[in-house]
Amino acid sequence: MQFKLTTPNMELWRIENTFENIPHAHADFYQITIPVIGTCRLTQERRVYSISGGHALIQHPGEEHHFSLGPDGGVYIVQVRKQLLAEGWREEEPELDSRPLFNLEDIKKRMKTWTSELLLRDGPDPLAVEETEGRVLAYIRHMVGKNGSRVSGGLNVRHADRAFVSGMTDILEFIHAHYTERLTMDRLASLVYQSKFHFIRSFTQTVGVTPYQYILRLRIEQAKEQLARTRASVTEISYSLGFSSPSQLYRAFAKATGVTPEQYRKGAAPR
DNA sequence: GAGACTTATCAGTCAATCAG
DNA sequence: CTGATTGACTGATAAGTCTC
Repeated sequence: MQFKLTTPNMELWRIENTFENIPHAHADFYQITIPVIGTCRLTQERRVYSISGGHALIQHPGEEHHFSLGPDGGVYIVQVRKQLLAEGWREEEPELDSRPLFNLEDIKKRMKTWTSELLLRDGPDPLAVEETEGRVLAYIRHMVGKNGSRVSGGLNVRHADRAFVSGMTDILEFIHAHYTERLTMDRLASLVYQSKFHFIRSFTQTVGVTPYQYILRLRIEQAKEQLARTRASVTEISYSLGFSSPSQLYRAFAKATGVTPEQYRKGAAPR
């Protein structure tokens, strides 16, 4: 059985039962192969691995690989566009843990949630897809980043941030639900019972960008959407997205995209 | 001329760093 | 882990430019 969901920047696969594919490589994607049922026999750069129980393997862009499953085997595969995973990392080439350990119950639950979000969205909604991509990316980054030791039976939780990580999904959901409002660091930090300073550090470490930058990105993406799909003025859009004035949107938009909102609208293909 | 878009400036806030 | 410090960045406002 094979199940696959594709978004602009990711592919989510669930493959079960007898399966074998031929050697191949992905030029622009990182692939994380996560064995969730039985054993997966994976060949990567001519080395053969038998992986099971959530002990995943990462296939880097351009790295040749193939794998096979027996009748009672099953894997999840997450493919993430190279630029997206590398974005926000301090190094140009992110240093990844080659053998990240995923908690089976946790990854099953998350895959179910992500696929539901992508399948059940109300019509073609690029922003909704992007929001799900953001959640997948945050989790994958957290799991494969090398700067944290792993705690068995849970997320890639370093130190006493376990409570924070368990509340991470809630924080991201809160931000996604309220990013058009005025959100302060104090307010967000209070949601996870942490000081503002510690919250910012933990969030940045987990997600890869600061909370403020994360909120700003959501707003810019929504602005792009509105510029392309509506005739609302830039001023109207800026206020509707929680910017306190149009100049905020101009400056942030120009910095993020390299063009002004009006230039973007002129260049956006009609839908 | 009016409205929309864009830029400049300054005060306030954010976030990285460091020390306790 | 927490909070103070400080440089960088954002928010607010005003004013210039452009288009109709």
